[in-house]
Amino acid sequence: MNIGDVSQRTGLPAKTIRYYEEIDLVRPLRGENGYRRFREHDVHKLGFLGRARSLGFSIEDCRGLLALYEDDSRASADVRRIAKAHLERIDAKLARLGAMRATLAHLVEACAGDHRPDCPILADLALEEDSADI
Amino acid sequence: MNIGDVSQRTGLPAKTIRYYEEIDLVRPLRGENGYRRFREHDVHKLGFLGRARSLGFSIEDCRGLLALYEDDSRASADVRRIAKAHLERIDAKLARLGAMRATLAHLVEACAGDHRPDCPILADLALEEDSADI
DNA sequence: CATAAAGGTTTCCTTCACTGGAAGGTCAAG
DNA sequence: CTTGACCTTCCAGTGAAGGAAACCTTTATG
Repeated sequence: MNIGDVSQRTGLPAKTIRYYEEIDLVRPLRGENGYRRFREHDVHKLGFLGRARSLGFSIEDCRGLLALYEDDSRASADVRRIAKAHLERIDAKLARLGAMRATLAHLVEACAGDHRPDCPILADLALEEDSADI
Repeated sequence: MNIGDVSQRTGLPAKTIRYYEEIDLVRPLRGENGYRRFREHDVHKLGFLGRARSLGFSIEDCRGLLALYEDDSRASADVRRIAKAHLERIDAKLARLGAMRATLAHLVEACAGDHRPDCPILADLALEEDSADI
């Protein structure tokens, strides 16, 4: 299978697939013409990668998950540990993003949004400690 | 004021301040020794930048907000537009992240996390369309 | 007065996970 | 033969800095 077909089947851009080969996540064969030749195995691995990436796992996480996936004697605890650590990162990110959202929503609401220059959003960003407390 | 003092007062790393100078967000003077010399004005601006960045505004958003901040004849509607667009980006990110979290939490819960190799997390990532639907 | 530490300067390289483009080889159809 | 789709490699760039190297200036100490 050529890279175009694999791209279509996995939904990953060809560029990304070449990149994944470059960093040794996948090792397609090569045809006589120099084209990459992918086996089912490779396509399957790329699908796995795409799904793990779409869950936000880093490339290095993915490398670990793939290794575990291909290790029949793995302990599910190892996989769970990676996933839980990732879950905690997601939760931390959600908390930060939620706090941002709250502050920003509050400011946007407080801003008249008309032709006048008075703007609580800018006032807040310009805050000096002597004019503090919201 | 030297960069170290500014760094301490704003909480921004010196590296970041140099970077902000490089991309023309701030223009400190230079002393005879070549050191950057920051005025109160610059410190104020850097504080503004730090607060805007901590709300997740992109550098380019910050550039726009700074320009509006320094424009006495601005319309608050312009600021509000930038902030609302950012709020929408945050909401989109929150939605994506929340979906990720839900999927991942579900998988982590389903995984025994013991010495055995069976792992629903890997099983899900390895999904082929014929074994689909969770 | 000499020296050492602390803090400043520059430039270049690295990160993360791609993405885009240029220049060129290969293949199937008309 | 030509066109166009597909493939190849290589180079550069993204955002927002972080790190290291090599050097200069100021300040504190013996």
